Amino acid sequence: MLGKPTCPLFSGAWEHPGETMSDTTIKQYARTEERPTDNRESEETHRCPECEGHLITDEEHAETVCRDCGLVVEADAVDRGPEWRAFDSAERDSKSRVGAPTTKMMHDKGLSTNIGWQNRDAYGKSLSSNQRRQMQRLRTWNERFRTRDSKERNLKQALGEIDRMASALGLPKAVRETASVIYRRALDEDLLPGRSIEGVATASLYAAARQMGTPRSLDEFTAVSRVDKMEMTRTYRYVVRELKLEVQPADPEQYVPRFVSRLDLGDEVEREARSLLRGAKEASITSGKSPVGLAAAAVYAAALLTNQKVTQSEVGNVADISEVTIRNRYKELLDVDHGELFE
DNA sequence: ATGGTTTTTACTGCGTC
DNA sequence: GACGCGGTAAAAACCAT
Repeated sequence: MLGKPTCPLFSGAWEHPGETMSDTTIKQYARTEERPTDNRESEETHRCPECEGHLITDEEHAETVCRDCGLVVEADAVDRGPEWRAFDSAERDSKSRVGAPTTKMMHDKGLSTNIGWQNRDAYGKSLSSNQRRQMQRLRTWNERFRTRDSKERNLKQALGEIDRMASALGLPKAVRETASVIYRRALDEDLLPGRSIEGVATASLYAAARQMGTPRSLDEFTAVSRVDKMEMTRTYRYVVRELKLEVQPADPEQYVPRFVSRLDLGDEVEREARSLLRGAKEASITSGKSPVGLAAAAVYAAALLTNQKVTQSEVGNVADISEVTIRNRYKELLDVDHGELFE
């Protein structure tokens, strides 16, 4: 190894930028530490700004006070320097405990063993062919262990996350299992690098919920997921595309039972809402409209038709849809109904 | 980036309790 | 007067290009 030590991962300096002390800081510290008891000099340079009196350092209260007038010149004199001293760069290297930078991009924070690719020993000499073969085998196995370990940790965390979200959203077990299958595939196809585990986990669950016919809206997901909407939709699109998942657009009817039960409405309403939605689908006025809005409007309209009292805002609340949208949709739904009656 | 579509926000007027 | 409802214009969000 020649020259300055550099980090093999980042091929930069070892130090974290901004975290190490500058040379001047160290020099300053070293100087004061060198003569901590030489108070003649410090008395000469440190005079009370008020009365020019002598300053005393009160160790107990971490203050610097004037002996004559009692003025507190400097409070909170906490020593934030290192507890070791260094007088030259060699000593600094040997005493500094600042290590390689860690990174959250790798599951092991970049701390796992890394076997260099050069076929050289620690002194820079070439290895014999025998040694070279041996090193190659070591590399292979190290890599195998490292990636297997990495994937397992990754999976463990993701599955925990999927479980958490699924139970928060009241999704059945089958959906979780589908989600974990999707996640595993994503992992196997190396879709993870550059994306967060949370994001892919959320996307997997979202896709699974839709595939299993128990969709939850994006808003519901963002409420329980740790990733924001943008990342989630982006990751979702990506996962669906890469894994070629077949996810058909959510059917509004699938939201109906949930809204009905949350509003404490009867089966009658549910049936009516479903039939309204079917009628709307026939008339093809559903395309381009948000399924959630459609479902909410259908539930509202159905309640109206069956003389059950629900307000638009109540439906809007459970469905996370604005009243305006409910109004617009349910008008259209009823129009269809009438039109069919007259034709 | 852009343009078209959908949804939301904010505001208004009307009728009812 | 508060509430539910209906409507509108403008803003914002969304989506394909």
